[in-house]
Amino acid sequence: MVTIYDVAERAGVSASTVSRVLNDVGRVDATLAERVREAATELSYQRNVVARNLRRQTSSLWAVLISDVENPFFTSLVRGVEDVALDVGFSVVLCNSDEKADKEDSYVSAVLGEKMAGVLVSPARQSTAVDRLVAADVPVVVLDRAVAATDSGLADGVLVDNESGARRATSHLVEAGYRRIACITGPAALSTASARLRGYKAALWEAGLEADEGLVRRADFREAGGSAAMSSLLDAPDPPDAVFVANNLMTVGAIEVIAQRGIDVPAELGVVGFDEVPWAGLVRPSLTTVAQPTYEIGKVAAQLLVERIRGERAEAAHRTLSTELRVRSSSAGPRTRAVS
Amino acid sequence: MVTIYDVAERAGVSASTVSRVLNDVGRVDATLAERVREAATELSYQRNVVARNLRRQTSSLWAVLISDVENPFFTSLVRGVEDVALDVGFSVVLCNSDEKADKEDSYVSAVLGEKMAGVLVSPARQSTAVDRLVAADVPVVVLDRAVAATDSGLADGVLVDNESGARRATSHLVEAGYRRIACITGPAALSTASARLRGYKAALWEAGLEADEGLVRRADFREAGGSAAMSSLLDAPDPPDAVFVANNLMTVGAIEVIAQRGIDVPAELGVVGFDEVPWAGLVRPSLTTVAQPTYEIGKVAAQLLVERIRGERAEAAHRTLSTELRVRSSSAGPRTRAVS
DNA sequence: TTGAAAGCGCTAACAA
DNA sequence: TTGTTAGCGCTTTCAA
Repeated sequence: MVTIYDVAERAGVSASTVSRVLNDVGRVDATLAERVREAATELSYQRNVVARNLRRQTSSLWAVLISDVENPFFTSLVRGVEDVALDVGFSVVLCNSDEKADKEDSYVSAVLGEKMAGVLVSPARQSTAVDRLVAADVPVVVLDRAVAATDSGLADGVLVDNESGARRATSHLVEAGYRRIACITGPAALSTASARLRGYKAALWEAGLEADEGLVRRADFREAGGSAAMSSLLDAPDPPDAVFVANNLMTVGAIEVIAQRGIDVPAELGVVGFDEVPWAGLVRPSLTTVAQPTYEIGKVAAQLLVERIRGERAEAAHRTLSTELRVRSSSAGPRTRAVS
Repeated sequence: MVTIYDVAERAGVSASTVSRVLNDVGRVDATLAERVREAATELSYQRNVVARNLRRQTSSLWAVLISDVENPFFTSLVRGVEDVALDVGFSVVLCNSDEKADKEDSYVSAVLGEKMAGVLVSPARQSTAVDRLVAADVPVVVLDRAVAATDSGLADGVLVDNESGARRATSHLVEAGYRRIACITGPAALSTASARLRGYKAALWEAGLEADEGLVRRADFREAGGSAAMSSLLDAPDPPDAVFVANNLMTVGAIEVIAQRGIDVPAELGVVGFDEVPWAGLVRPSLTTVAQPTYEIGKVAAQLLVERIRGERAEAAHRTLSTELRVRSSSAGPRTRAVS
C-alpha cells in the first residue's frame, strides 16, 4: 500500500508537507506542492480515508435512515440527498429499516461506530433512533415525519405541508362535484397521517359539507390496509362517491379493490391519492395525486446537514415545503344524472 | 468517549483482554470475561469501528453500485443484499451512478479509500469500475450484466437467464394467437439486451414464424426510447399484432404510446414486458411480465461476496437464476374475427 | 491465560 | 514554510 510517507520520500519532503498539499491547508511552497502532486500521481497514491477518519474523529459518510427502500417516495428523496452529498465530498449510506426497530437499532449502532458525519432520518414509529443520535451529538435532520426532537429544537427538520396538500385534494373533489367524500388515512401516531386527516376535514368544513365519521378510515399506510379500508367503505350502507387516500401504498390497495369490483372511476367514484407515483399516468383512468417535492426534500435536508456539520448554524432549523396537486382523470367528476 | 482502556480499567484487566472478550477471540477466563462485559455495559462502551478498521485494514461496509436507484429492479435487489449483509455484520452503502461515468468513478474512489470489504456492482456501460476494483484486490460480485471481468474469472457473477425468459415470453404470445410479434430491445453493447433479443428470435424460429427484421427495434432501455420505438413500430406499413418489450422502463414508454393512440390491448395488440413492475396489476389491462427474481439475485450475490471475503473460495463463481412468466391480461390473445 | 508494546496511516500542535 | 513528533483507538504479536 502506498502511504503518504512513500509520496513524501519520492517528493523529497516530509509527510506533513504531503498532507498539507493534499488537503490544501496551510502555506506550502508552489514548487514543493507541484513535486508532491507529481509523486502522488506517479505512485497512484490513494488516501487512506480510514486513517484520516480515525485521526479526525469523523468520517465522510452520511447515513440516510428510511423505512422502505422500495417506496418511490424515499428513493427519489435519496437522489436529492446524494447530489448534494457528492458535491461537498460525502458519500451516502442508505439504511433501510423496513419499519423494524431492531434493524433500525443496528443501523444506528453502525452510524455511531463508524463515526459517520451526519444522518438524515425518516423515523419509524416509536423510533428511538433520533434520540440516540442526538444524545451522541451526531448532526441529525429529520425528514417527512415530525417527532419530539424536532419540536424541541434538538434536530433539524424538513417536512411538507401535509395539511394544505390534503385540503387542496379534498377541495378539488368537492369542486369536481363529489359530495360524499371518504378519507383513508394512516395511524394516529404518525404526524403525517393526522395532518392529512385535518386537511381533509378542513376542506369539507370550508365547503359546508357534513363531516361524516363513517367515511373516515385509519389504516397502516400499507397496501393491504388500503385494500381493507376501501372494501369497508364500499360495503358500508351509504358508500362514498369519492375517496382521498393519504399515501401511495394505500392508494395501490384501494385501486386494486376498485378495479376488482368493476367500479367506474371517475363516474361512480372519484379518487385522489397522496404522493406521486411513477405509474399515475399509466393506469386507466390516470390517477390524480398530491405530489410531494421528494427530490427537493432530500436536497434541502442535505443542505441543512451541511450547515450543521460545518457549524455554520447553532440553532435548529425547520423547512416546510409545498405539495402540488396533479389533476388527472380519476377525479374528473361524478356521472351527470339526467334531470327527471 | 469511552475507549477500551476505560473498560479495561473498570474491569481491572488490560486492554488486550477487553479486546479479546469483545471479539470472542482466544481463551479468556470466564470470570474476567464476565467482568469485562459488565464494565462495557455500565460505561455504555461503543466500539470505535474506525480504529478497528484502520488496524485491520478493512471495514465492515459493502458498496452496492447501481445505475438507477429509482428503478424497482435495483431497489428490490438491494433488499436481498441488505438482509444477508446485516446478518453477517456488514452495512450496505448504496451508490447510485445514474449511468454517469464520473459519479461511478467517485464512488469507486470512496470504496477504495474507505477500504470497504466488498462491492456488488451492476456496471454502467463502458464502466471501468470492475477493473479498478479487481486491480485493487477488492472482492467484487457483478450483477445483472455480463462483463469481461466475470468471463475471465476475475470476479463473481450473478445473472438471470435472459434468453430463456425472453423465449418464454415470446412463445407465450405465439400460443395466445399473435403472429406478427415485434421486439423492442436495448443497446447491442449490453449483454442483457442481446440475450433477450436472441430469446425472442429463438421463439419465433421454434414456432416456424418468419423473423422480420422490420419488427425489431433497438432503443436505450429508457422510457423515451420505448415510446419512440413503439411509435415507429405502429407507424410502419405493416404494424405488429404483439410486442415484447425487453425492460421495465421501455415498457412504460411503450404503454404510454399505446394508451395515447387508443389501441385496444390485448385485442389489437398483445404486450409482454421484461421485468416485473409494482403496477403490473394496476394498469388496465393488467400487464403480462417476465419477472426476475430480484430479491434472490441480491441475496445470492451477497452470499457469494461473503464466501469471497472469508476466503472460503479462491476461484470465481457464477450463478444463473431463472425468470418467471407472470401471465396477466395484456397478452390474452388477438380479436377473434368472424369467419366470413 | 494475561499483559506490554508496537503500529495501522493520517493530521496537527509545536519547534525550528 | 517545513519538519518532528505525538497520538486517534484498536488489534495482535510476543513475552511472561
